[in-house]
Amino acid sequence: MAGIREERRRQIIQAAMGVFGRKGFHRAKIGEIANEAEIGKSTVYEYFDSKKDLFEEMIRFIAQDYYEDVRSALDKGDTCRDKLLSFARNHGTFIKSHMELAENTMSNSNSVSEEIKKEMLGWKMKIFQIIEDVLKTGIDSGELCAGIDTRAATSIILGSINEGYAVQCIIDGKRPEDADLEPMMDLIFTGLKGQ
Amino acid sequence: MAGIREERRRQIIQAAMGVFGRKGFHRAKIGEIANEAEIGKSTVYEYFDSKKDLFEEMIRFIAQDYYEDVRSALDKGDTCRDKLLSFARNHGTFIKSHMELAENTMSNSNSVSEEIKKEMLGWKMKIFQIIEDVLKTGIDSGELCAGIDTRAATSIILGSINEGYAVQCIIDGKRPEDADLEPMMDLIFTGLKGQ
Amino acid sequence: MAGIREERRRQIIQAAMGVFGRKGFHRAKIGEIANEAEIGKSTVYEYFDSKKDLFEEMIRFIAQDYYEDVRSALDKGDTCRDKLLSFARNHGTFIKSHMELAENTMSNSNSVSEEIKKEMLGWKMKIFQIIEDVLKTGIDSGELCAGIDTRAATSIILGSINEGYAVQCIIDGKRPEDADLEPMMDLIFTGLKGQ
Amino acid sequence: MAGIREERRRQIIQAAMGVFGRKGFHRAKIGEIANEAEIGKSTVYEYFDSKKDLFEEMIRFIAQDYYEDVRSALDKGDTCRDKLLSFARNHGTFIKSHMELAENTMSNSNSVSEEIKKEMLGWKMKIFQIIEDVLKTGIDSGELCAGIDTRAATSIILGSINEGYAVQCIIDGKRPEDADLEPMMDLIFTGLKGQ
DNA sequence: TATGAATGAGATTTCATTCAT
DNA sequence: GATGAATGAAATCTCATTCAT
Repeated sequence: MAGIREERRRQIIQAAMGVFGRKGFHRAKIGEIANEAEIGKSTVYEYFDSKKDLFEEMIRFIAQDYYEDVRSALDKGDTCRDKLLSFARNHGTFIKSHMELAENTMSNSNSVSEEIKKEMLGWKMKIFQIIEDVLKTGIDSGELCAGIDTRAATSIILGSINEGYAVQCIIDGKRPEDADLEPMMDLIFTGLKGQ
Repeated sequence: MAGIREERRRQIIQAAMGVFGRKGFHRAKIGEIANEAEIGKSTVYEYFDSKKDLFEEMIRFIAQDYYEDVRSALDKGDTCRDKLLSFARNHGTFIKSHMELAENTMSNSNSVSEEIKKEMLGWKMKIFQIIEDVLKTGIDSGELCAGIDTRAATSIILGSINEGYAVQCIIDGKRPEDADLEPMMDLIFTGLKGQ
Repeated sequence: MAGIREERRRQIIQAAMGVFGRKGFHRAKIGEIANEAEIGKSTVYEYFDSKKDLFEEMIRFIAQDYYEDVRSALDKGDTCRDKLLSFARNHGTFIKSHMELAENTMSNSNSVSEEIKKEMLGWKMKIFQIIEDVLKTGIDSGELCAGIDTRAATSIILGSINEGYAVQCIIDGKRPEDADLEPMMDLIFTGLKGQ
Repeated sequence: MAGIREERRRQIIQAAMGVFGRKGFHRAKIGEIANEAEIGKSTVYEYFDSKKDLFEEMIRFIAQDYYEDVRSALDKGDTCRDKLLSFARNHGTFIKSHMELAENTMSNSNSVSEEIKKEMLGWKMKIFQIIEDVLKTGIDSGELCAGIDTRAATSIILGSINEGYAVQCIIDGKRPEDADLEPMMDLIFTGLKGQ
């Protein structure tokens, strides 16, 4: 079946995640990706048009994956608070492994086309929306204070999670899965519940 | 005197900020920096050992600058809230122009030595500390609730500011100086004041 | 029977004529030829040893074809003059479509083996000979002046036809079949008929 | 003075003439040209943007050179006949060394831009014009018959010279400078003088 | 000190050809 | 016999860095 081609693509993307993740776009070498995928260098070009193409496909793959993880993470909590904690934890375990890299590599570089930049922005907005929706549900259920600015609140949550991980992992040297964001979330919730 | 040498260094670093800012580390070309500084390409090497060296010196320059701006921004407020708003605004105007680039370029790349990475981490911790101190002062003065986890709170503040700018600038297309973080800060403060 | 094999060869050579014609030897890709022949890329290698081999076989095919066309073109005229005009026209219609390409590609390139170069030279000499024979017949029949240097005359005829087509097609933008070589031939004949 | 840069360009173009001449565009390697010019490979790129660029500049150089040679060759004869013989000889000595190669490489290839193709056509037309002018002068002076079609005559002359060299050099194995085109020219002139 | 010129090391990409089914 | 898949070898071009003036 056609699965073999798809299988190979996956295999190359896996390798790419490793190498791009470690080196960033420019320092990553196609040869190394091929090695990691245990195929010949030129075989990569049978599946992807160029280094840039491979990179962008990888980003798409990761984004898609992340998005689905987020959705299922949110299903794991009942209350608004639980959902967000679950989201935070998920962000820690799964994402830290590569999403950030992707964001970083992308931010200021023409390595990636405008097209994919927009696409990524779309994913980011989707996530933002999902979280904002969770908050709205929290308001409806009375868990959160009615008057809050949900947009601002969402920014606080997303930003805090990022920063929280950064502080605990980079400064304190914890592994993402060991980071504890509960105190931070509690503090945020105190505000969201209103005085 | 040595001032002329120092002057030239500054000149080159200025140019470097422009080019590295626009292109990122790898796509920036020494030749372009030299052009922008209006000197010959090889002259750059009279002042800096290598591209990496120039890059790191530039980072140091920016970090130092940023740090001082933060200090003076904090002096501009009386209450804890004012100080943090001032800090946020400062982050917006000044930093957005290049700090982020620097962080991005640095995050996942061996372009920069471990040494400078640690140095940067040091700067980051200093900023973190300053903000945490502001919060502690706020607690002492009774502006903020006594029992709060100041570390978590600092993460929330720093993270939220970043995210807030990202959302308003990238998604909404505002210019950094036009972003309004006050609603967000208010929300955070509600939590910090305790229930 | 072996006819099917022969059929396939022909089919591939047809495709090769198209692609080599459009792109020249080096820029032509086996893959494209295979596409044009509507077969798999590696199938080409079942019929030809290599790109070079395919190219040479194609040249042979064309040369053979051309030679036969020339022979029959010459039969279409009675007088020496008619024969040569017919030859010229034939050169225009048929050959211009690919012979020139072949000559070009061959001229300064080790893409083709010495062997085929000699072979091609052989064809060229055959054509030369045929034309010279036509002239000799013309002399015998009294149509042409007795004393002329038939070798020089043949060069003039062949060269003029080439140049004539070049000028009219490339500079004037005519299609080969619309080029009119009669005035030129008349002028040549005036010389060949002697003063 | 700036002559050093110009000098180097010349030096590289000389080498390019050798290598492109021997191998043709595609098989020629920049490295080999650099070797022949006794400089580093990348130095070539300090003077020319790309292989194609170098090739085209070389062509321009040759064309210019050729054109000037033709002009001075024509000055060496008094009668129309002498001028053309001189032209023919010049074509033999000088041109055969590379012009043809250039033409060949150019003919069917996107190796060269449309721009240069047009430029070359321009040179070709200039030469054509010059020869046609010579003929017209011949008519005016009574050396040639008044009624002849000078355009056709020019085609005959240019084509014959080419073919004449081809036959004598390739088939007979003569060196260009030993080829004798006089009989051929005489034959042509017989026609041009009219009966 | 300042710099134009030179270059070596390396990276991406192409494609003819082989292999395995 | 036919072919999709895989690849190795090669070639262009880039650029940080050094050299010589």
